[in-house]
Amino acid sequence: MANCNVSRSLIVQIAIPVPLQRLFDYLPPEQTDPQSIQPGMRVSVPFGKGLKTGVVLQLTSLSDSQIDPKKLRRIEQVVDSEALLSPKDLQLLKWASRYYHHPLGEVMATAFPAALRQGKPAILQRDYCYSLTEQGRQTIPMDLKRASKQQALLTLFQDKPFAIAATELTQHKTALKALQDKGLIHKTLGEDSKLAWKEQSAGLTPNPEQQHAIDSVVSGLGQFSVSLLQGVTGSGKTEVYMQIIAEALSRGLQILVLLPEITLTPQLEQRFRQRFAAPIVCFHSKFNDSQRLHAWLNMQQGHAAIMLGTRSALFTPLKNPGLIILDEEHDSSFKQQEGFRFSARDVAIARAKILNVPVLLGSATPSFESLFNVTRQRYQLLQLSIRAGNAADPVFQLLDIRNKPMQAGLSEALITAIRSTLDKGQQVLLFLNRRGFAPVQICHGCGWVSRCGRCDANMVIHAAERRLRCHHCGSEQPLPKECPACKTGELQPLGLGTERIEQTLAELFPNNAIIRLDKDTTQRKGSLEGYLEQIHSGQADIILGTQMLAKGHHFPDVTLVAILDIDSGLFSVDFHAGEKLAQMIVQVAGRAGRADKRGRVVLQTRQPQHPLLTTLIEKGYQAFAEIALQERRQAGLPPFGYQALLRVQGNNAESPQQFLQAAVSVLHALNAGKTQILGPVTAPMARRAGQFRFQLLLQSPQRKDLHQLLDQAMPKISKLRQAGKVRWSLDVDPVDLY
DNA sequence: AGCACGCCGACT
DNA sequence: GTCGGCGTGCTC
Repeated sequence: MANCNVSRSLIVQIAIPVPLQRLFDYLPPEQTDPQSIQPGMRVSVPFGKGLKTGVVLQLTSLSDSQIDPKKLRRIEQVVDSEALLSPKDLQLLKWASRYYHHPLGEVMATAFPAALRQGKPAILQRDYCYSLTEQGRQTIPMDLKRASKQQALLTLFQDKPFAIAATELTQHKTALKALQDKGLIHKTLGEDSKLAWKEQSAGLTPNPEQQHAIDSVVSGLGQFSVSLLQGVTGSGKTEVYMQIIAEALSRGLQILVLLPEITLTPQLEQRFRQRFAAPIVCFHSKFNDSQRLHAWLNMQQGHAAIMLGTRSALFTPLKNPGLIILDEEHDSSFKQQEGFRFSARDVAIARAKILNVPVLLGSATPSFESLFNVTRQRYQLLQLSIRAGNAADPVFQLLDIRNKPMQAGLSEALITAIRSTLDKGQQVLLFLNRRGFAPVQICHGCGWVSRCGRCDANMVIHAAERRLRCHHCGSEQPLPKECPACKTGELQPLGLGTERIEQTLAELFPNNAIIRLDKDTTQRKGSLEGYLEQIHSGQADIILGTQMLAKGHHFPDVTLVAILDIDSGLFSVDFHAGEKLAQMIVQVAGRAGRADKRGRVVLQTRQPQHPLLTTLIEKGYQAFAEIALQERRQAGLPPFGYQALLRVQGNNAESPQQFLQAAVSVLHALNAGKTQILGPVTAPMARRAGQFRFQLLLQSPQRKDLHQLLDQAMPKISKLRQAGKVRWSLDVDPVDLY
């Protein structure tokens, strides 16, 4: 009876996905034993007018509630019979909510796939599997005459010692049916989980560097550590990952692998599937809601061994956590750029600490922050310097184009170099980080330019579609035939984009095949894969493209890489620009060459003496990073200082400024003098998509001082009267100041 | 974020 | 006389 009274006075604190930095108290449902409600379960609760799905954080006694008991409403339904998030998962999410000053309910929501966010049941549809029958084991694939698809599939089954999940066989539907009808394979249920996880095919023999990296991480399994694996292109980073994963798998541990770009996931997935006899799931934006739910639950329940995913996969619960790998750790796509602006790299490290597992960060061009953490002995540096087959590093050349005649951005020296490379039957890769035909259209008569009406930016000419397009807000219009201002002047393209370069290259090299890879040519699903296939099979001579060339794909037959316009990257206001540019140069350079064909990298510049370029090229990435870090130390910039950026936008220029003024007053009143309050200033792009944008930068030499100030100020700032009229957000550890 | 309530312009 | 504009205020 006494117990019953205690139960009756319990209230449940729930995180609800609304932009409010607080929890909501509810009474337990009438018919339910409150003891059965556990933190980490989802509940459906009446909220305002409707129902919302929230997550139970804790149960407390009624007397602890700050809320008038008359206002308390009752939980409508407890959705889960068991907690979906463990206490450690909840601990991480609470930490992230505090650190990023983002509402806990919304942070929780990012931890769930959409289906669970919407309150759908957490029921895992177990995979059907297929495996060989005795007859299937004894059939020789060649005997299946005139059925090459069936031959291939039977071979696939015979190569694997275990059942194959139906979800992995979707491309083989008809052959599958045929083999089943012939009695060579049969359907089984969830057989995969009964098999021990292990390596299926042996890896390569590691060189001493690789062995050291493997041993170092493997010996640390079961405890927290951060290792930075710095490996140049072709140094076998993935092989090191796989050997470490193999060891973790053999101990029954799960591995979370985070990647920056989904375009890289299929390659890695394929290699992993060939290598490991263990269930692998993927989690990224190309997967639909039910696929993501399936992958998430398989990890949460311990059926899957490896998850390959992007940033959003970071919070997936792990039944038996063993290791977190974050590949291409320098990539800025690990930082979420809207809403809950977390850094997947930093949160992965916080998560590993809570879970007591190692984190492995990999990159050929580590972030300066991570390199600094190596010197502070927070991370262990594991270097891979030997390229496969002892391939030589590419040779860099600064090509001075001052006063040189240019043909659509190509100097004569470069054209000659391209020609002689093509003559040798080798491929050329040209990099220009600007898509479209030309970045702006100008009137030769009156000076009118194709300005975007909603942004402080110009509209880009897309010649093939005959349209002007703003790359910042997406607005577009047909390419004007006459000048909208003077009606008489001649309209001309100004500047260069990949589309224009492609045209010029086609004129210069009419007998060579050119492939352009940018957002415009690869938007259609599978088109990128198609182009990559063409490149690898030697059907392309010149590869031209943007950013996406710098990521992952290696082109062994490319021996000449040219970066057409390096100068525009040299004069940015953002202190990260040098780091990003150096990473881009090294990454693009890494696409080229192999053992028998040394790569050459040409940088066209009007700044051949620029210290950024000369240091990078003469002394290398590491030396460049050291110098840049010295400069940041002197300026108190990250990682020697800690920043937070308060961003605001509004329909007019006044409301955002009034909000920031009020925020400055709050901050000044609370600042113990340890934190610099810089601004308010207009954002680097003062207007975007019709919104007026301003920002306020906070910087402190000590992380704790900055966060102490934020802890005190943010509750007040979010309650400011002026906050209602604008859209604002706080970006802790901002990576790009736009 | 939603979704209410709440006071001032052009419409059946 | 109403329908509806989006300004402010609340959500356990």
